[in-house]
Amino acid sequence: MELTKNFEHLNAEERWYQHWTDKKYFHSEPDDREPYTIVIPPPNVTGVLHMGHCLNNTIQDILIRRARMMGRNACWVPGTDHASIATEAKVVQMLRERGITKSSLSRDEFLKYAWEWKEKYGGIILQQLKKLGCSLDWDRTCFTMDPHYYQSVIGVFNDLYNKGFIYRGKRMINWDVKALTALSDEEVIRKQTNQKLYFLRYQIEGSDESVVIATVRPETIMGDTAIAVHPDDERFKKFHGKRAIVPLVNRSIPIITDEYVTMDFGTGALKVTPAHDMNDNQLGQKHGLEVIDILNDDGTLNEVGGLYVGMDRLDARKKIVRDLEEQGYLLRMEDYASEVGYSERTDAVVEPRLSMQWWIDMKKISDPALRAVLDEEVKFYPPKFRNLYRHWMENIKDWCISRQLWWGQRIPAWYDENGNFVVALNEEEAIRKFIEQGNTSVTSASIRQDEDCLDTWFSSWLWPIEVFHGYSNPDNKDINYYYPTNTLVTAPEIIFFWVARMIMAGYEYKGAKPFSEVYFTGIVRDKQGRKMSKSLGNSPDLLGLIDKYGADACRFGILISSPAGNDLLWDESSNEQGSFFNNKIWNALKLVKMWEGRRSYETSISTDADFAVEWFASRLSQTRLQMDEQFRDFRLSEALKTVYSLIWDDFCSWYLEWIKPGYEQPISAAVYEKTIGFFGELLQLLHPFMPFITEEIYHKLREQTDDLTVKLYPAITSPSPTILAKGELLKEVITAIRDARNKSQLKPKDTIHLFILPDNRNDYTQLEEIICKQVNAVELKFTAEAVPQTINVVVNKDKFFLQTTAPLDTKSQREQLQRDLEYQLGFLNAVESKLANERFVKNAKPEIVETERKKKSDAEAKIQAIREGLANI
RNA sequence: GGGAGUUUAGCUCAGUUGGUUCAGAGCAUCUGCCUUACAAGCAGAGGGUCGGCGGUUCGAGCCCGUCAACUCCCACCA
Repeated sequence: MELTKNFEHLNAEERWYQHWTDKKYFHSEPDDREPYTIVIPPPNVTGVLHMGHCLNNTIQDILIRRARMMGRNACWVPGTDHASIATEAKVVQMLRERGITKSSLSRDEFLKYAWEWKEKYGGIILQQLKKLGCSLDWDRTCFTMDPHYYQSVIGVFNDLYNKGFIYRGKRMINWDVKALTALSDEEVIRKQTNQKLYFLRYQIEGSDESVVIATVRPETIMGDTAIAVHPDDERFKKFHGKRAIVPLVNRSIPIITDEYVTMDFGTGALKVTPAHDMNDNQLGQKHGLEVIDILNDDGTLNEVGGLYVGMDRLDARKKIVRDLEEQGYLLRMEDYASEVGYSERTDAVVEPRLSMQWWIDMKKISDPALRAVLDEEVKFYPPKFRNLYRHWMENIKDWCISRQLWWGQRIPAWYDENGNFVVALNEEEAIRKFIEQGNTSVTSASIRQDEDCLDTWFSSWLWPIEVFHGYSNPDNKDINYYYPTNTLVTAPEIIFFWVARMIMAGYEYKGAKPFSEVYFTGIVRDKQGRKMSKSLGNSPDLLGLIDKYGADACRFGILISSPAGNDLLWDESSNEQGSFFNNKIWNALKLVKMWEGRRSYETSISTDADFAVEWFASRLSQTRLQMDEQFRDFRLSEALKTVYSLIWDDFCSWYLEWIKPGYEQPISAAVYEKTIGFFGELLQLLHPFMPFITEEIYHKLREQTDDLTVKLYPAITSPSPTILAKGELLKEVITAIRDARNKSQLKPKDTIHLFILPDNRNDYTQLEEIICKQVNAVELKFTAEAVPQTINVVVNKDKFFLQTTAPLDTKSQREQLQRDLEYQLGFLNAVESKLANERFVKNAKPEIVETERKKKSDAEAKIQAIREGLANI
């Protein structure tokens, strides 16, 4: 078989993904095996694959592939989220480009366009996941607006309403003036923003005196309904019970006292605008103040205020400041930085606003979900997120679930002519309920359904249940088998949006947790530690990277720079490292295949390779045990490093060199077979991380009837400590001799004669040929005494003499040995003083004392060996 | 304002109940090699007062206290 110079990822990736899906390897059906289930965090249907997805889905695929190869029935469910605000915004934009405004369309017309858009562009991201190699069960692809899913969301709304957990109420909400919808608290991002604090003078009614207040929002003065001061504030006691005149609008408002006011901030007096500020609203309620709403939905000022009508609030601010100044009401301005709320989706400055919305009383359903995490029934990795979760859950607030959008599940509430409403599963049921309530005259035409949609997260919280139709078709075979799922892999940013709520929904609707473990990934940042974002332009084109380096290299690159539980600083060079690794494995394949035609069945062939085989078998087992632990703790990046080093260092740099036959020499067929076997096992270990190249090479190694993707891991045999120790000694000896050669300026081609004066000659049985080969020695002899005129090397208690024709640099040798000697003497000194310390000997555990004694005798032996070496020079 | 986390080599991080020389890995750097798998490589090397100070202990990177710097989350100071 002719092998290409390098691994050609483009061809291999497409070919193998097709093969795997043709074979239905990723499809799962319930059977006798233990399931291992992951539901994908559904990306927005509008989404395009970015680095965050790459990290997140690579991790999930690693877990799923490994579980599959460990004999579990692995099921990874794909799907997308309808993402109401984001998608609706995209559709509106598309319509605008075609010259259509949303307001000119009926709801049904708009939805028709939205579905068209979804069918055409939605789900591109799922195709992109295939490029990454993700082994998702495509037959189970789910969408949060699929009919069964939609119905379940409506059902859950009805159920929670009937239980009294959902209510409708006029309360302060966060209003997105761009998307024209209410937002939940979680959808508001607070950002430190530079503002100005304006000091405004309000005339006291019927007096020459005035009171000065500080505000950042002068444009809302038309909505003022009071001025508040602290009751104990001496400066304002003379104004208690009086009234003030709002500048420009000349309206009279009361001066109230409340301990909420901070005396030493601003002027100690503040204007109260109950319609446009959360706190002012509370004050207003407490003191029975009027509410004057001066804003339109889109953030422009309305007629109620009477001034600046139709102007955007932020423009109006500039204008009113000038007017106030001209008329002498503005005393001064100060720079002031404070937090301003922005919409997560549209980045518009959010307006606090009084509005009629639908709410969930979260305290009613959060309890089991809090306990589950505290009791570790649901485990968080890393565990630090438990605290965060707990804090949020213990202070949980009601959830505003209505959104003034069309794209999403429409709120199943119907209103009659009088404004009474019922919540029902559908219109017929609504009519029936009205009739039951005594309104017998209702008809389909006389009632209207609520115009609003539900928050997207009100559907995503059912994800682990409804992807298996667990709500719409309870007790079906799938939900009973796959639920609770095993691992959720997600970003910490959505712990409240999604993770917490899924746990609540799990207990509410399945009476059980939705998953056993949550693995929180870090945030992908660039090399300077900045978050990747479109606006910074530091977000690389992932598909371009996959084309350039291959999916395996991209998976390698993102994971290798991803310490467990931390953010990761990603740089393109890590993908390069991944493709170098590809190349290394490919070259190992080329080497091994070269030997295929040189197999010899004669038993006379050497034998030192037998040690190498034994050693590598042990090393492989040892590493597998280590990787098991790393996987158990979700230390995936370390697991990758472990297998990387096993392949590169132990297999390629040591093992293959040890068994490598001389130029055009035969290789023992038995050793060859073993080597192919090892190679296969290594590929298998690496496969969850880098699926394509491993599958490709597995099939090139020899004729295979099976595929690596579904090949079960063999049982782990226990490694031999003796063999491993001998291997370590061998490496140490080789490295020390090579170092001595380097330091003596021997060229790689210069040969040496090697003499060994061992402490125990048995340590070196079966190693002689390997040592000669590795240090370019033409012969190796054991000796009982020092060999003169040689380079001296000491490893542990053994001495080595390198005889060469090159001139000896005795000075540097002597210096080297001298340094070693000093180090050993210092060490011995430390050990001896420890042992001389009675309290140490008395208090330390006996085995610790014992190892100290051993260290002492070892050090003494080494010192003697070095001294003899020095004497020999 | 409250809470959590981080601080170890030039960079990014390991270091699991305190105990072998425990001060590590990868990348970067330096030296020597175009050796017939691989220069996208091979063989070596150098590099750190474990943030500061104090304490507990026979023994501290690890435990305790304190200070400093940075990061994140939550919160209504206009």
